Amino acid sequence: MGRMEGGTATQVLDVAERLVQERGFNGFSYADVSRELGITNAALHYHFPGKAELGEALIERYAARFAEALSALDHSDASPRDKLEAYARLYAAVFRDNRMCLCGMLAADYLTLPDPMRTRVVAFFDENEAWLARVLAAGRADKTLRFHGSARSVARTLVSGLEGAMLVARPYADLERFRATARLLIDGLAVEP
Amino acid sequence: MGRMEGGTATQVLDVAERLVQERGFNGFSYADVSRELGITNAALHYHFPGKAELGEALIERYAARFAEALSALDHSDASPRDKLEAYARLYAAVFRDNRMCLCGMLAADYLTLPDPMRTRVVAFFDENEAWLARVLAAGRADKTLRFHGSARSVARTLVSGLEGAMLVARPYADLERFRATARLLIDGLAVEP
DNA sequence: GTCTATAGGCAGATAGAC
DNA sequence: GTCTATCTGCCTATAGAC
Repeated sequence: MGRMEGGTATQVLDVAERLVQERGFNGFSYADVSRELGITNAALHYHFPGKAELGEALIERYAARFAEALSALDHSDASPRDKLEAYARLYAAVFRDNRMCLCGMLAADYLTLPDPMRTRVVAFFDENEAWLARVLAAGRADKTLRFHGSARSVARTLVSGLEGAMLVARPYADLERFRATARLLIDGLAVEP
Repeated sequence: MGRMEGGTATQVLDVAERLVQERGFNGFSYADVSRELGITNAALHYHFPGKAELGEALIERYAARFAEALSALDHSDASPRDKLEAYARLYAAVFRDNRMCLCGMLAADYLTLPDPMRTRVVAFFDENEAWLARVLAAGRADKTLRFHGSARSVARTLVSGLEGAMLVARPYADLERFRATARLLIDGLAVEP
C-alpha cells in the first residue's frame, strides 16, 4: 500500500481514463487500449469483463482521487476562498492536456451509459456540490465570502461553470481561457467586493 | 421559401440533430436515422455522402437558427438585461427534453471530429460570445448592467456557465436545476445590485 | 495472466437496378 | 430518390491452449 502499482489493471485504467476524457465513452474501444499497452484484446477482458465494468472502475477511481484531494484541503488551514481557488486548480490540472473532466464527459454521454455507471456519475456531482456548499457556508459564516442565494445553489453554479469552462475551452485548447473563466466565476459568484 | 419543407433531407437533419444532442456524434449511426425514417441506409447516403458532411450540415443549420434568434432580439426593444435572460431561455428550450446544446456536445466530441466540423463548432462559440459581449457592453454603457472585467471575458463566462449548466443538469433530467443556475449566473456575473 | 482463434454483430460506405 | 445487395473493417466478447 502506497507502493507504485505498475499492475496491468492499473495501466489499463490509466489508458482508458485518458481515452474517455479525450474521446468520450463511445469514442474509444478495447482495441485502442490493448494496442497501446501491447497486450491483446482478450487479456483486457480478463481484467475487466466488459466495457461497462471498466467504466464503473474508471469513475470509482476518479471520484476517490477527487475526494482525497478535497479531504486534504479540509485538513489544511486554507481559507474558504483559498479552497475555492484550489478547487478550480484541480479542474485546471485535469484540463492541462486537453482532457475533459471524466464525469463531465460522461454527463454528455449519459443517455448511452449503463445504469451502474449513471449512478456513479450522479454521486460524483452530488459529492462535489456538497463539499462546495460546506465551503461556501463556512465562508459566509465567517464573512470572508458573500453571495446571493443558498450555498447549495451557488455550489451547483460553480460546478456547472467549471465543467462548462472546460468543455468550451477544449476547441480552443487554451488553458488560459479556462483559468480566466474560473477566476471570474469565483469572483462573481462568491466574492463580490 | 418560407414554406414548410417536409423534404427527406430536412427530416434526416431533424432526426440526426436529436440523436447527436442526446447521444453524441459517436453515439449514433446512419442505421439509427434510416430506421426511424423508414428509409434505407443507402437513401441516406444519397442526401449526405458521409457522416462528416451530415455533421457539417447539422452545425450549419443549428448555428443559423441561433443567429436568427439573436438577430430577432437585436431588432426588438429588449433591454440588455432582458436580452441576457432571453438568451438563457434559448438554452432552456434546447434542454427541455434532455437534449444537450448541439455544439456543446460536439465540443465534448471535439477530438474525434473531422476538421470541417471543428471549424464550424469554433465559429458557433465565437459568434455567441461576440453577441453577448455587445449586449454586455451596451448594458455597461447605459448603466443597466454592472460587471468586473471585459465584456468579452464575461461573455465567455456566460457561455461556459450555460453550457455547463446544461451538461450537469442532464443526469438529473431537471429543467428547474438548469433554470436556477442560469438565473444565478446572470445575476452574479452581470447584475450585481 | 496472456495468448490464438474465432464468433456475431454493427459500423460507414458503394454499385447498380428501378 | 429509393431500393437490394454487398463489401470491408471494426466492435465487444468468448473458448480453450499455454
